[in-house]
Amino acid sequence: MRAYRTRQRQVLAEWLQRRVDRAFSAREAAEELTGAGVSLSAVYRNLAVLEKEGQLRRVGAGADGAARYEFSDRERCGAHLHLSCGRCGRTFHVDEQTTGAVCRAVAAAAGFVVDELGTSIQGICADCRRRSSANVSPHRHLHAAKRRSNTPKK
Amino acid sequence: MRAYRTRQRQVLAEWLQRRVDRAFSAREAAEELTGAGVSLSAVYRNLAVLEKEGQLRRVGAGADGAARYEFSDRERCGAHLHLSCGRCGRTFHVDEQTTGAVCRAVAAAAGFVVDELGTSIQGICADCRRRSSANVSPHRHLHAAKRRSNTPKK
DNA sequence: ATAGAATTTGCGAATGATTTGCAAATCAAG
DNA sequence: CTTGATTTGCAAATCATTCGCAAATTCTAT
Repeated sequence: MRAYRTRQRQVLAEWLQRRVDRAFSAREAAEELTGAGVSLSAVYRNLAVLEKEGQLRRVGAGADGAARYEFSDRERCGAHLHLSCGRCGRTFHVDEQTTGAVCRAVAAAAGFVVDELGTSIQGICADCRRRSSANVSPHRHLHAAKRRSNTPKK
Repeated sequence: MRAYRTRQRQVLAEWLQRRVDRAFSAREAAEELTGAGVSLSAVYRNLAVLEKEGQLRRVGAGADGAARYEFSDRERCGAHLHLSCGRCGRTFHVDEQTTGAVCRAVAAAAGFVVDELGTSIQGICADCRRRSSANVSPHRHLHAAKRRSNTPKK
């Protein structure tokens, strides 16, 4: 089954390039693309195609239950881990050196081979952390070595 | 709203103890517990309760779209990362020292604070890797096999 | 123990996300 | 332009998960 180069597939692929830094849900993509004549089904079906082609990866569903996808080019993202900020939703790329260190550490401790393309580390990015410690939260401040940054409620 | 100690909650909690090493879906839990008089709704509702209590964590949905949960006691699992083997499905715990090293490396490289409770690193465990490299035969040998229920399709 | 209040359970219906069936529209080639 | 392969749109069908509500269970204070 050869893949045809259809208009809607093209549109989605291009949109993906403009969305490189932020994970998204099928619905989100569809909403932004219906104007360009891409139906919801087309979005779902093409997300699957692009995923199989390795142009994007499906990262576990968010709190709302909808699956989320994010840009991921095999050539560009094959050799490093991704970080996903639970606050702003942006995706960050860990440089290869650090990625290697992380994988090596885990391998040494548990003989476990990390699947870089399948893993997405959750947490809070530098910007969001700065932002939140700057204003919000009249209660706890920085200080403790242990914090409880649980899953963001939405 | 205080929590009542109900039979079905108790059953689920105990079952969780016997399931410490393997992630599961709501449906899976329900299937194994309907015999013990626990309805699907009860499973869902109690999974939510136990999650809030910190006895288990919800790890991103699997390929089938269903959310997966895994044992996670705050006292026991609050300070380290979990590894999830994509082959056998087991969950492994990274010792605190290594966990610290990993988090520190990521923090140093990107200023990103890892959410240990919300992250699950994917990969292949030592056992599975050994097993697969030991006999790479594309065909199956004798019919020596375990018969653990592992057929979700219906 | 017992009544009354607070919670939880079971069920089936309601939601929402994703998939699928199918005829019509597109696409790659000849 | 014609043909066969693929894809699209839509609506209907599937799932996972949540909700509503009356009945059942659990807790607390008699």
